[in-house]
Amino acid sequence: MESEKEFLKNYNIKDYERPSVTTDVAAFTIEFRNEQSYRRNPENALKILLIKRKGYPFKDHWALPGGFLQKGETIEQCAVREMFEETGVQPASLMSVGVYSEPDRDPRGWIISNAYACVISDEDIRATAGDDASQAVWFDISFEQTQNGGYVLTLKNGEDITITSLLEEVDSRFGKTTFQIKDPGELAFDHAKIIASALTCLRSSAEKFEAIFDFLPETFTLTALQKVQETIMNISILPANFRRKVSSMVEETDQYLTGAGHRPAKLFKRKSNR
Amino acid sequence: MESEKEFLKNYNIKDYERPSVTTDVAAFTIEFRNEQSYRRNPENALKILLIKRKGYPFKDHWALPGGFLQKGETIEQCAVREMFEETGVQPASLMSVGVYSEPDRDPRGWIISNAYACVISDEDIRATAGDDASQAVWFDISFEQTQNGGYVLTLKNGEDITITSLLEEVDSRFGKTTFQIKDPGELAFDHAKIIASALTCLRSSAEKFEAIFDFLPETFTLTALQKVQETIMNISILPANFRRKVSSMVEETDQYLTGAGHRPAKLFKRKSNR
DNA sequence: CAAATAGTGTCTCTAAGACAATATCAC
DNA sequence: GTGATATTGTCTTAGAGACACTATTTG
Repeated sequence: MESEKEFLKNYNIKDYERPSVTTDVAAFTIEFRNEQSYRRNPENALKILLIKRKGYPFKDHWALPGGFLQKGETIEQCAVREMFEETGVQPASLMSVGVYSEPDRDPRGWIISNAYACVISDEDIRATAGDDASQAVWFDISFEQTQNGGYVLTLKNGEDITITSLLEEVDSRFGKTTFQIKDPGELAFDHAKIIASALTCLRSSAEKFEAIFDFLPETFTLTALQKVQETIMNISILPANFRRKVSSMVEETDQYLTGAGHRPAKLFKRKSNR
Repeated sequence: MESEKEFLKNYNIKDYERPSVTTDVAAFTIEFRNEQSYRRNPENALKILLIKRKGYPFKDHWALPGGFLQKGETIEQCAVREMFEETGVQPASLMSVGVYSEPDRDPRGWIISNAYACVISDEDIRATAGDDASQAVWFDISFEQTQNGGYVLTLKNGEDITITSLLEEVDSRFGKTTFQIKDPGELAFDHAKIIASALTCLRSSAEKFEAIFDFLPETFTLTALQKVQETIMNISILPANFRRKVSSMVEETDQYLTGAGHRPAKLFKRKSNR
């Protein structure tokens, strides 16, 4: 009779064929645009971080940052590491978006991807903005349903670059929506559908007030928090109602945001659990 | 300059070390127990399907059905295939529970697991009950919080077998709760925490009336549907309120369930999307 | 004071919970 | 009729949305 020790000694994991495993990370942020006249509050824009591929396959296409899982790390650690290596941005909270494992999704071979969404605060971006080595670019993101039931994903970087992808909803079981790519546009691999799913996850998370705090610094005004939710979900909310709903999730500080040409706003922070 | 074709020809995926990839599936069902006196409605019990391991590692421990991803299939196809091979049960709707990738989670080596939950209807179980080849056993499942903030997972098969695992909540971001194992009991690998997470997913899904229909046949009584939700979430609901809430999700048939010693119940079916 | 945003009070409407009442069958 | 469940009606309460009003700052 073989003992467990003997079994493990004789067991050779290399006997079986294995896929390569990667992570792809959809990093979102909100840009506070200070344009317009005089004393107006800034406009907000939801943005996503992409990388221009320098080599094959999908040379010169745009892709989500990510890379191969290395021995000794978890998938989540891999996601954080690859994100930092490729963009200089250190993601905080990861949100699982799904596993992409169609056998032909990568021309290099059998490569499956674990997709994550994460949120980067305005602060963190400023901290890494000076890093020239990074080839990462933030794109304005819009994702809208068309008349015929399809979806259009549009990614824009100023006036220069516009990427348009066409998708279709395949399935929406258990609150998670999956998409099918009709036209990937300039996006590499199946990243168009990963981005669409990630945005769907982000939206349902923002709806439950889950992810919205991560876009802002430690202390924030309630108006800024409201604009985060409005921007992500593409809706508008009446201030009185928003304040009532978040009141249980935030606590006052004794600081104010002054010098804006109008009544100063009290700064709040997120209430610690219970 | 290298062309894409050349690049792919020279690219050798075997140059990099890769993990083995598996799926583990937590299959849930609800047993309608017809005990008690005379004309009472049956009691319900939530059950989960486990397999007794015949070989190392974790010989004689209980584990979730699952197995290695094979070339040419998706993770979801793998989950369905392994489930069928090992238990004779054909799962319908898969729900992603998370990726388990701690480097030391499997003594055989670098093996990461994609965990799924699925729902098996009473009907489907009856269809496979005669299959003796299967070593799969359905366990009653209970998962409760203790005074000190920990959790106890108890799995019971009649009077014979009782498995008890102790867990702790680690994190609960974005509606997905992760656990840490304090004592795995007789469960193999890290399956105690996979089961705990799967049950959490199932509960939050049942709360939104997502998974509850999958436990029942095509047509069902509203009381049966209500008991499904009550059993999964471990709560009790007033019939009038439950009926009001599901009314938009079901449609009447012209059939009745008779012969139960009391007023016959109308049979309903799930309303097709919109 | 004017422009702009911050913050509050409150009315209405809808959905959820509680509870009571009525309906229908097998025996 | 009795025991059991099926099904409906409605009172109360909590929360969401709408809207109007007050407060405070800079120029």
